[in-house]
Amino acid sequence: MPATLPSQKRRIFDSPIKQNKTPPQRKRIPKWVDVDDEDERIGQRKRQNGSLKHAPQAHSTPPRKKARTSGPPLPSPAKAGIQEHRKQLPIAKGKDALVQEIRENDVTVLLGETGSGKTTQVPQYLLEAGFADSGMIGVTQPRKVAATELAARVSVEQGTPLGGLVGYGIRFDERSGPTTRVKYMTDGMLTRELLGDPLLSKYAVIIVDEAHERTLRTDLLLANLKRILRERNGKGNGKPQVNGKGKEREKERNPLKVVIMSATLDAEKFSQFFSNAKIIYVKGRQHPVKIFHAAQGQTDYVDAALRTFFQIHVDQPPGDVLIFLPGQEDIESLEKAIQLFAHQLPTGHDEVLTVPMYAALSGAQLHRTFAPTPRKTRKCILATNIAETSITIPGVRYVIDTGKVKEKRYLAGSTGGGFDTLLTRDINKSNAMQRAGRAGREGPGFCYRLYTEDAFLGMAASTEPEILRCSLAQAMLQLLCIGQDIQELDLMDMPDVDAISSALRTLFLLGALDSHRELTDLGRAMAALPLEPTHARAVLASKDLACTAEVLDIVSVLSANGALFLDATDKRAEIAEARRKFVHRAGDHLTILNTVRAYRAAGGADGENANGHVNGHDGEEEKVGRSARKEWARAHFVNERTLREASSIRDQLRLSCTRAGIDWRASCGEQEDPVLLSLAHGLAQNMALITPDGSFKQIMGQSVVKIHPSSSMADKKVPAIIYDELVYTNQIYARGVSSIQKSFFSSLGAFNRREA
DNA sequence: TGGGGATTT
Repeated sequence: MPATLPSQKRRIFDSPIKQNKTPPQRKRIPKWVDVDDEDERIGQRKRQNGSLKHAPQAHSTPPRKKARTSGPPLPSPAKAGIQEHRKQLPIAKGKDALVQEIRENDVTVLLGETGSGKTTQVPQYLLEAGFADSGMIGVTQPRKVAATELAARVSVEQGTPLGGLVGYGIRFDERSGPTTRVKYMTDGMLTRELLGDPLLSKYAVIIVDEAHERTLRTDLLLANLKRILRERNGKGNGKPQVNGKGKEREKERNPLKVVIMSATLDAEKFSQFFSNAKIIYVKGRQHPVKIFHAAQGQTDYVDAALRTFFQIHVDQPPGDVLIFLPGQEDIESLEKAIQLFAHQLPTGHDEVLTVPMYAALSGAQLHRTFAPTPRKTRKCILATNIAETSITIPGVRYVIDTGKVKEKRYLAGSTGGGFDTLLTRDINKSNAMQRAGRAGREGPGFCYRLYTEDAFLGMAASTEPEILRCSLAQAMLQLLCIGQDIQELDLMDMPDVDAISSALRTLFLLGALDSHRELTDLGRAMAALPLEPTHARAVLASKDLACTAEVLDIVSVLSANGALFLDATDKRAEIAEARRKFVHRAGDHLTILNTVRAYRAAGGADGENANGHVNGHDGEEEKVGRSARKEWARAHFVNERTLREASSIRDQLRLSCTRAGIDWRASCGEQEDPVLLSLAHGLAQNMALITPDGSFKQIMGQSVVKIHPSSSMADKKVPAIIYDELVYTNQIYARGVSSIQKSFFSSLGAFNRREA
């Protein structure tokens, strides 16, 4: 690291604000490029092409840039002002036209910018217009927090208690009742409902929000909505059939209204999918964000971000800075560099407070982001994509966008098992706009892109749909249970044949499908568990091996979202010492089991009462137990968030087991083999044997794999291993590894089936 | 020696 201040080195952006007044008319290529908000440009270009139709009153005047400077939606308006506030949202002007369009069409695509108010208002407009008389209005969201927060907000606007007229439903938390007419939920929740009610007959309207994100569940939902429209609304797919029978006939048919809500890109594709459904455009209300592109491409984006940060810090007025980086490693190194240089600044400059932000951090660490910035201090948040959609940070005025993101992508293997790649790649236009928008939440902002405008223009429009990037085994198993074949489903994007055959082979090897691709009883039992097929298979195997208690404890952690073990590079020795007590020599799975048990024991309760809600009330004893567990987790660098989520999953799995006639109390005590053998039934494709050079070679598949350094089995030489997943970064790493006996192989059904 | 982000009767 050079000792010169980064702000004294060559600048990537020359004082953008001052130079803004003199347009870049010089002959030389300007060092910076100034672009107006491309949300607007894209909107206008499309409108000129005539591909977008306006709700007649969506704009009374043509949109002008300056009109955007009006404030964003108030976060929590005073009670008396709620209705006034609703009327001032950009979408309010188009209310009547919008309701009319939805009344006249089965499917409407609503293209609404950030801050338009579409997600809170459209369900209320439809409610107030009587659309919920014949069924509920369901609104889907890709994320749980969005569903709960929106429901809370809208119930306030309706002046009714949450769970009454307006409610929500997410995994582990249902707040809705017989009077609920507007229900916010995760898209996964609604796809789950499809299993029991293939026509979604409870719903009169389904609004699919954030459809542009194209999550796996959104795509499956859209395909099913198209089918449901055919079945519930009759063959005239585009328009409702207005025939002689009138309203009675309508009611009999119980027609469904579908509204697809999307950000500014890709609306055309949704429209085409739904027989050229009408697209309605609604302007957003964001503060303007001035965007600067780098004059030249930057090879070292961490160094470029460092220099740009200090350029802002030294030259620009107060306001927090949000830097988007692809991953933890870059965040840690940039944080160190910023701190190093911040201490060398001449006196008179504000302090710099760096705050890292990525999903693997503990709740307390993430919370630092939301603390108000002290006086005479500039907060610098170093974040992954978590800050792009999931978490909104107040006070941000400047965004530095490296243009990079880490993306997980499943590569299907021809032999059945594939592996994930986790590689840094360029973002797309949708990411770039979302990131820039983070600077304009509270006032006018600035976004510094560490890539050229040409690079921006050359970016893909949006992320590839998840259905093209993930393993299909679980989705296909679920579909088969309702008699649907993914290859016959009318999907917006059809997955690759390799991905489909790879999933079929996995399901066959697990015994979920027979050799005629028919669902087996075992497959049906697997699908009944809210788990990946591999984990579901392990749970079912545990029944015969009488170790369901142990397998549920392990599998619930594996299927929880976050990492179990926290990490801090500077405390490595301390962490290793704290965890030494429960590291198991057989590997990661039994280490997880030890950890879960130690955590539970730390609460003072024995295994069965440690959930915090067993008796339905919080006694003093329970409160003490909770804080003891929290302290234990902190002291052992274990992520309590993950353990709590795992605990909820385990409770849910116990219910599923009871229904399936599996005794979840069955325990094998201190024996290891039954547990590992159960897991091996699920991980039959994920086995490898050691080679003379100490690496491992897959049994099913050709890959040479290395044990991931974060595993307790790293550098251990054992004859055979099972692993949870393979991830390719620099090499193919096996993660979640346990040592097993070779004698296990002969007892696994998968090995008898694999020749088929 | 290294971990983008969601989600499920």
